[in-house]
Amino acid sequence: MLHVDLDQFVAAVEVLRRPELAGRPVVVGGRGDPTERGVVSTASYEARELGVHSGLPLRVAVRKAPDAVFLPVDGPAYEAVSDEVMTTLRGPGVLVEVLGWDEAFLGAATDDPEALARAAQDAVLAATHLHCSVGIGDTKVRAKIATGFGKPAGIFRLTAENWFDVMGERPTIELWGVGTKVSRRLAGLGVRTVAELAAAPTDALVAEFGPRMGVWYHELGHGLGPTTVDDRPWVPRGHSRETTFQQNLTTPEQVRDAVGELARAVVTDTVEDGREVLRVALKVRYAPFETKVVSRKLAAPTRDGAEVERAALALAEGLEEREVRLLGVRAEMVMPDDADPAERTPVRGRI
DNA sequence: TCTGGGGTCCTAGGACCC
DNA sequence: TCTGGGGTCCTAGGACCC
Repeated sequence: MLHVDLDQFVAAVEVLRRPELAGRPVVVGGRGDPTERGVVSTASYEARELGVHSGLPLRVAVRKAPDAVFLPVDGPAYEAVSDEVMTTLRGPGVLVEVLGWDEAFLGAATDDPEALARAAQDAVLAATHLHCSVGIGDTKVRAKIATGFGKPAGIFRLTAENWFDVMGERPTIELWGVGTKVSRRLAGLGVRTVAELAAAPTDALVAEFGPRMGVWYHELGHGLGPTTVDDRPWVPRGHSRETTFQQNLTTPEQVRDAVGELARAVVTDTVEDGREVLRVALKVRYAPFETKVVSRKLAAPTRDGAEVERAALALAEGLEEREVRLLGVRAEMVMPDDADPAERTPVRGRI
């Protein structure tokens, strides 16, 4: 099992189409204007050396890197390059499970995974001029974490054999799926390192995190998890659009107009998928930064955009009369029968 | 310093039914 | 009069990832 991750993907794509930017600090985020509300999507390695990283507010980034080139996020461009990369990775005997623009799992039967990894790197470089790092593992978790040790442009192998040597003394937050909150709650249980997590009794984890997450964290401590690559096309659960306004909205009319526009944009996506909408959610971030989500199931699934828009506007009627920093609309879709993995396996003797 | 946008999945509580 | 236990559906909230 291989995990392939393009190096500084978004920034690398921008440099590809503007070669004069090579070697300069490049920061991609928002609309490319560091005086606006927005955060960094990707920083080039040169910008990272100045302390700029993804998630950093653009206004802070420009202070750290005043001479950096700031560029707007151009999703369609990255998607096109990403498609090329994924097509390149797919080959005879190699399954590809796409994880995002710049990541994929590869599944293959081979005696020499390093050779396969090198072949993948060479093929991607030849086709797109992009560098990638590759993790090799016996589970998805291990392959994914291995990639980090391969960066940039390298290869690393992480399996049951070296898992505890490499990861045992590292903090739990370095695990894929453990963030700040969970690592802090784990610390509250006296669990700080991966080895400690692996040694923690499952019932304590289940008591703290619930039946699924508790068991999963325990397995994560051992580097265990799914071991199969699913190359079937992803079936989206929903689509959403959200906007942080450069100036807070102050009137109900402004809110209604914005919600209508977001709802219509979301429907473009669900219609393009040819799917029915079953639930509509409205997200609001009141000033200064308090976020709420309300949602309503529709009386019946619909493909009618006007109905989705009406549902979103009805949810907006319930908002508080406060200044609004962000609005978002999300449509959740009816899943096709064959999309649910449980439906594919006749667990209960389905005919 | 002031906090994006697009996603997924899990948990928990209340309502309701048997 | 007081009180089971199980199951499902709906909604809100939280955490994480890229």
